[in-house]
Amino acid sequence: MHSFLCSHPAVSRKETLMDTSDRDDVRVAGLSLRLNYDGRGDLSGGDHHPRPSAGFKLERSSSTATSVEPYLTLGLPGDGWGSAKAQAEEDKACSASRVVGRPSSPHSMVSSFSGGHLSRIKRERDARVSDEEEDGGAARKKLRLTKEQSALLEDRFREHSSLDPKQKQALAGQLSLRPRQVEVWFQNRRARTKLKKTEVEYERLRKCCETLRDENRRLQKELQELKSFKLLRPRYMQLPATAVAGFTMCPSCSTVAAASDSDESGSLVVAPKPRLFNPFAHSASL
DNA sequence: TACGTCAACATGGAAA
DNA sequence: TTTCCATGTTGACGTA
Repeated sequence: MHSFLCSHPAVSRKETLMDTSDRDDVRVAGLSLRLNYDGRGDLSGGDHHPRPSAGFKLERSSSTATSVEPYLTLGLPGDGWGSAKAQAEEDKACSASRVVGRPSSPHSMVSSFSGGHLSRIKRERDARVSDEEEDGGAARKKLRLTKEQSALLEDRFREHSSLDPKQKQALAGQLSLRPRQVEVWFQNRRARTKLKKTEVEYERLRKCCETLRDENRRLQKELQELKSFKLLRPRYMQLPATAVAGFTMCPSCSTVAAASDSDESGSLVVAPKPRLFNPFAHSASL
């Protein structure tokens, strides 16, 4: 599903016009919008490569006189779709600006624009304009950092996982990169580190779980054995529990627990202390 | 060609 | 309001 936003003066406010999940025609604010959707499901790109994938044909509603141009073009192949520069000019000229939202994350479905949102978009667009100016306006190719660049970045990351603006500038100069690139690299690097950490932690917990399951099975088996033993030797079991080394009897509920043995959570442990393996207490060894 | 990696990006939230 | 960061996503590119 995609949300299309329109900021044309004819539309009283910036608003979500529609989603395209199941329709290609919509009538909004007296205007008839015909959506030419090519099925790629992508209207704007994170990267600044031309990505024309949809077009609007905005028609006058027969009953409504508006000053709207007959066509609202969201982008055509080769017209600089997604180009910040083109966007800037487009904004200047007009009018029927296209503001499209692509759901890049589950919570990012565009529904409205706050002031902060707009200023951010402007900032980012300006940043892209300056980037493209530096690149001579060429569509940006996938950058592959050299080994030397990566090594230096890694070194700096080991020292500090984040940079202050001065450090960023200096490092960017040193690497012949834009500060923005250094910033992005550090963001991605932090994300990778966190992901790795999460994976390690997941693996550790998985092993803990496995160990606990085994321990549980073993204890169940032991309990069964004790029960059958009780049936065979009832007199033995009539002894006071305190007489059994390492056990105390809870006076209120008669739960058998290890003497003064409770884990961090305060719960009772139904086994003599020396025999119970607590994987969490041994997590470092996993 | 499928798949993994990663630079670049979009977006929301927190802090100042 | 701005800045910074975390997080999720996209698409180029390398490789098996």
